[in-house]
Amino acid sequence: MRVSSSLKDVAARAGVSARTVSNVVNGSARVSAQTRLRVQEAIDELGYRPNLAARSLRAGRTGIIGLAIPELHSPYFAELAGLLVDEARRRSWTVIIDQTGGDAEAERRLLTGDGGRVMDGLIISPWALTARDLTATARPLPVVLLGERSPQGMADRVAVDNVAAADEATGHLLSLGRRRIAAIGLQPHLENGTAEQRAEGYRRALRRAGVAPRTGWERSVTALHRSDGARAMAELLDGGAAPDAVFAFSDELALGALHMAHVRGLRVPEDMAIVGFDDIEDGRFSHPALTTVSPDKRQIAARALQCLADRIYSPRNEVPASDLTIPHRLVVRGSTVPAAETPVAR
Amino acid sequence: MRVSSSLKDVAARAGVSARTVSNVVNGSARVSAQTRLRVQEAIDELGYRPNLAARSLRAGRTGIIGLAIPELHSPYFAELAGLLVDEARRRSWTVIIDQTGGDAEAERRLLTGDGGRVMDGLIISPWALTARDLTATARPLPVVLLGERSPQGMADRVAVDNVAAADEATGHLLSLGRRRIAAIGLQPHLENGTAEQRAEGYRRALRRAGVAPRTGWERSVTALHRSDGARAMAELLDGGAAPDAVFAFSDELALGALHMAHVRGLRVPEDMAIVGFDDIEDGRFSHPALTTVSPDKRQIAARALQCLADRIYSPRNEVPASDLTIPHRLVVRGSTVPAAETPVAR
DNA sequence: ATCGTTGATTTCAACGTGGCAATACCTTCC
DNA sequence: GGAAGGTATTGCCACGTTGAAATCAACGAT
Repeated sequence: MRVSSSLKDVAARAGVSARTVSNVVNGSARVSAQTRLRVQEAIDELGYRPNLAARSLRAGRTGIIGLAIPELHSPYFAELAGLLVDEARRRSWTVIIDQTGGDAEAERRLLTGDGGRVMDGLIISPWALTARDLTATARPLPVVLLGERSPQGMADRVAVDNVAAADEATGHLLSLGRRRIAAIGLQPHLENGTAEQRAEGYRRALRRAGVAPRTGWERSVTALHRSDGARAMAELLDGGAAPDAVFAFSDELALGALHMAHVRGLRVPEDMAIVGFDDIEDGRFSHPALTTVSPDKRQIAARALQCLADRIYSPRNEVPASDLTIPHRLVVRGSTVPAAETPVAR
Repeated sequence: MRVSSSLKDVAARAGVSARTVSNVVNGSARVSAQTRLRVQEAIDELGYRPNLAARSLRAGRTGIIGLAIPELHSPYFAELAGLLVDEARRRSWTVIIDQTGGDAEAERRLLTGDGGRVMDGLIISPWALTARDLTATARPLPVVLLGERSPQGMADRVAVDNVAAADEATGHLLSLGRRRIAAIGLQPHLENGTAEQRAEGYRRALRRAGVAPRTGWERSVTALHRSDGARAMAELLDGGAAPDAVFAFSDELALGALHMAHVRGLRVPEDMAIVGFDDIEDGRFSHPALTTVSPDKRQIAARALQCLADRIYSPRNEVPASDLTIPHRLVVRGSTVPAAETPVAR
């Protein structure tokens, strides 16, 4: 039993050649209204759908782009993935999502296209990926990097100004009179530049305010989950002199820290002010709601796809990679300023 | 410039036929060790990668399955999607994620395969999809339904026992001595059976305990977001006699309700106990942590893919659809039992 | 020496589509 | 009536792969 009909079947039914059916489907050449009608009828009757495999084989494009992120269950990446999928649909692209799980090997495999070439392009939010990986592989594959900078302009990049954003976040805490400010989220074990940039912004703000950095108040984490944030906060509270504010490099870390602050009986923000980074939805409904750096995620999605489209449709290999900076803003909520002074979410 | 080499190129280089190269790549026929080595060298030198479009065209399979969910930024679906993607990778399948956004038209389009046949199968968590949609379309496409039941066994289904789970959740509140228990999450505007089933379990538990249902304490929502939960809670608190407990049909609703309870100055769980449904990670780190019904998500993912694999590899069209019930358990946390009595998350 | 058997490799064809160039048809104009 | 200029349609082929069947080489048994 044929499960699906081809151009040939439709052609036979409509009494025309397969090529004419193809023309009707694609609108590529002039077809008389009469013929078009007859063909369309045949298409409807047979329920014909174009075979994308054949089309891809012929055209050399699949209409599929890849999105590689460390983990889908992380709210920030889930929100971003949602926006990217929507934006891709607007361009009639389909998105394949790959979770690299922070596994360098998985990221490398994606770039080299192991297991076959399916994707016309790749948007990747690197985690363990290093400069070397990008340069090592001879990629004909257009790549857009999210967050992480690529060395020597090997690929387009879309990101917020992490240093400036972290500086602002820390500055906000300083402006509230806090002087004992800790940071949670460094990742010295990864060649991940993002954490390092946020740490740099944090230090810069402290330096400008004349506040001396304090050893032990820059907490490293293995991952960016809530549990890591909770653990880091516990360590801070157990480590002698406790801070009166925390800048967490992600909202998840911040929410974990907030949780632990509650558990230890601290009042937030009175005893402990907390700022996060990412503006995930959870932070708007935590108690208290989370002050955070909000990157314009919709714009990240739109710009990343624009870059990719440019590379795919006009492979100007020689043109240097662009480096787009996406705007962000600091959203002040109850975790730094008492609830009465901030509006209730939505 | 050739961006990629084909079987033919490798064959020429290794001095064998294209078919032999194919055999080496797939391990499908016997190839002498000597030939295999020579071919492998040629593959490595040329950086050959199989062309999946051609392979699909020839084999009639794409190795791609679809996952259709209402929205990716919803934590429950994001977590589930993550597990499904992992599980699919174990079976060397690639997953395409489609967000239907609760749009009935989008769901229907997916089932009919508008825009071409890419997917070998589809896992769909229907939202606005009705019985009619499933029966209306002549689908050669293997489909597995998540949550929603399909009429007349049109497709396999994987879900928890919603009635029993809701009964348990409500029973837990009753066992704590609560008698003024409201429900949040009905969706009368959708032909969505899930909400109705949870409502039924809720009512059954009340009935068995001899507690009379109270009009106005079954709150409908338009969506399952935190903001809907917050709004519903506000309505409950504004509506005269306030309940002393709430069963929310999703964790997001519950977290929104929790947020509003805090805003209104209620103590949770003393003044207001809250139970959710889904066991998303956020609930483990809210303040207080959320008591919830925890479906075995890993098993949902594994079973759904098993079903799909069965249908794809042995299209036993005549075999009636299976209806798999996935285990769940009630996880008791601080939102119903004071924190001192429950362990801290992780 | 011949035949049969087994294993290794090749040849041929086809999957469904779209680019290219050729062809059939229809007007229009001299 | 015939050439010129469109417009509409068609046939042929290639994209890269794999199933089916044919070919070839080697070896043991007769």
